[in-house]
Amino acid sequence: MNVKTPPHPGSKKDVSRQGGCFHKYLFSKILRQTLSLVPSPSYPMPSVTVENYLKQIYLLQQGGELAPMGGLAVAVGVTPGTATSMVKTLADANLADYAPRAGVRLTEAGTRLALQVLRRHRLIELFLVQTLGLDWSEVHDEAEELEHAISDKVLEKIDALLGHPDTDPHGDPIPPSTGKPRQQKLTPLTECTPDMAGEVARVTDQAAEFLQFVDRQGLTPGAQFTVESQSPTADAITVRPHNREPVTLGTAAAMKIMVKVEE
Amino acid sequence: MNVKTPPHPGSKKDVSRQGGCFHKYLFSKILRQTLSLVPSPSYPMPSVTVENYLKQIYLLQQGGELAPMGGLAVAVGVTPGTATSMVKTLADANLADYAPRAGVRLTEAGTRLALQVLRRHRLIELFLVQTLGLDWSEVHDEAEELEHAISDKVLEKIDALLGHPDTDPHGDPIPPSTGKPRQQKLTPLTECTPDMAGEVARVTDQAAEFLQFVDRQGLTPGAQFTVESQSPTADAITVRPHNREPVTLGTAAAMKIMVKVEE
DNA sequence: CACTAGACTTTGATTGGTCAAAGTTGTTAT
DNA sequence: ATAACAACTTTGACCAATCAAAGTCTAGTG
Ligand SMILES: [Mn+2]
Ligand SMILES: [Mn+2]
Ligand SMILES: [Mn+2]
Ligand SMILES: [Mn+2]
Repeated sequence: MNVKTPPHPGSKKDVSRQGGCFHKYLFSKILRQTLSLVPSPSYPMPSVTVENYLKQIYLLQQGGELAPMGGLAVAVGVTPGTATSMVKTLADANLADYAPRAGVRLTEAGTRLALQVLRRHRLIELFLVQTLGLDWSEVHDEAEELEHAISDKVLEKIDALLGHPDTDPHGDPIPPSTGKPRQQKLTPLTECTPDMAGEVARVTDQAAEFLQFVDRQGLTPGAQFTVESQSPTADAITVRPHNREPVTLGTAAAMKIMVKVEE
Repeated sequence: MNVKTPPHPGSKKDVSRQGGCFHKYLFSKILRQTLSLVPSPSYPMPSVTVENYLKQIYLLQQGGELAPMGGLAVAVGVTPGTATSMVKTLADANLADYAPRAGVRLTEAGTRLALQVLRRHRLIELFLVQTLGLDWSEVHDEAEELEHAISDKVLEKIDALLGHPDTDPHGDPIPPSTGKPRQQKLTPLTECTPDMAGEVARVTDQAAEFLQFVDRQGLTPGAQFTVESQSPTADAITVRPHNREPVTLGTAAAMKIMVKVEE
């Protein structure tokens, strides 16, 4: 089954056009089918662009908040005007609720699609590390493309091959194919105090350089450590991974490392 | 490195436009860099569309012939007008030579790109069969998408994992990463005569139904067989795969099966 | 040699996605 | 309250890719 580009119906001059920069009416119509109450027989696949916006909105709205338009524009790499225009389209398609000058939030249908993209992204990342032996610092960019190209069939084969994992190489949870994603309760390393022991659970920065640094210092997810010292005034925290040299991190860096604290 | 959409320079009214439907002048300019004599530092990636056209032209022009525009339009799934327009763009970009009303042929640069796409396609097909366990009848469509999403790095990992194979699941040769593709000298099954023995080498039809049939009858690449009878008049040939029931094929079907004849 | 049918090209329009630049607003700080 | 500013939206344009329909060639056929 190929990606079916929506047919080109309304040829010649066509119907109502309100003023300004108003395109996309057909697109909206098609997406609207996606969430029709009757389970539609053939889903029209959302475009790569739509998938990217949905995923970024999902990631920005963590915790019921509205995702800010500015942040969204930066996240998808477009100008603010482009983001506004696209978000309106998503709202027309009932994939998002848009509050002008306040922000955007996904609807139920939008969330469902976003989670599918996220699942693909994270399973692919793990696959690239586990099966093909890429470094965890390179897989994010690869997955950014592949997440739009892989079919459900291939995805489920990968999932099975990996043994139905539930976290990706960075410790991010892999959403299940249906249902709500698990919610881990993790602590940022910044909130740890001296003598606390814990385990690195998640690294929330995909920048290759940072990931390589974290790996070199032995702080990849799963690594056990003890906090040696911590000082908000010095803006730094020193931790000692088991059987490793101690590492001192500034607050900005430590905030990107989420840990599971021993109780 | 993300797919860099070419920047949007010449804003506002801009330079020369000859009459008619003349877009794509910028696009051409960018692609032209690809084959500049100076090795350009950052290749602008050809779009998915360009990759698909190049691949299909390559496959249609087998043997120095000009690929016919009509066949190309069918192959890429667009109307003839669209194919004409795109081929002109490719010619502007020096990826193809276009002879109006005669056909199109790839240039050196176009051939290089086409072979890269074909290499990705076929390695991916084999990977999907070998590593993920998909059926050989489903991998073509999957690869049609993935061939545009996979980086050189991932491709070389796959190549290594598969042991640098030289044919895909259908027996099609996998072009090497540099240099000319191997040329097999194969015989269509239609040209075999009774009592000849041989080995299936290649099945040149990607239709799932045909591939499933071939598999059921035991005529997948590598299968040894003997010709039982052949009659151009009856338009049919009967072959017996080793340790299998004999199969009778019409000429149209037998032509799609290429074999290596025992000398 | 003139005709014609099919293959191809041209023309004009559409859509999704984008940007630059100008216009609008809501929120802070005086 | 008001001014300033950053964040956001609007406007008008562009480009790649496409189609439908109308126009043009060309290779036969008679
Ligand atoms: Mn992406
Ligand atoms: Mn990740
Ligand atoms: Mn393709
Ligand atoms: Mn193949």
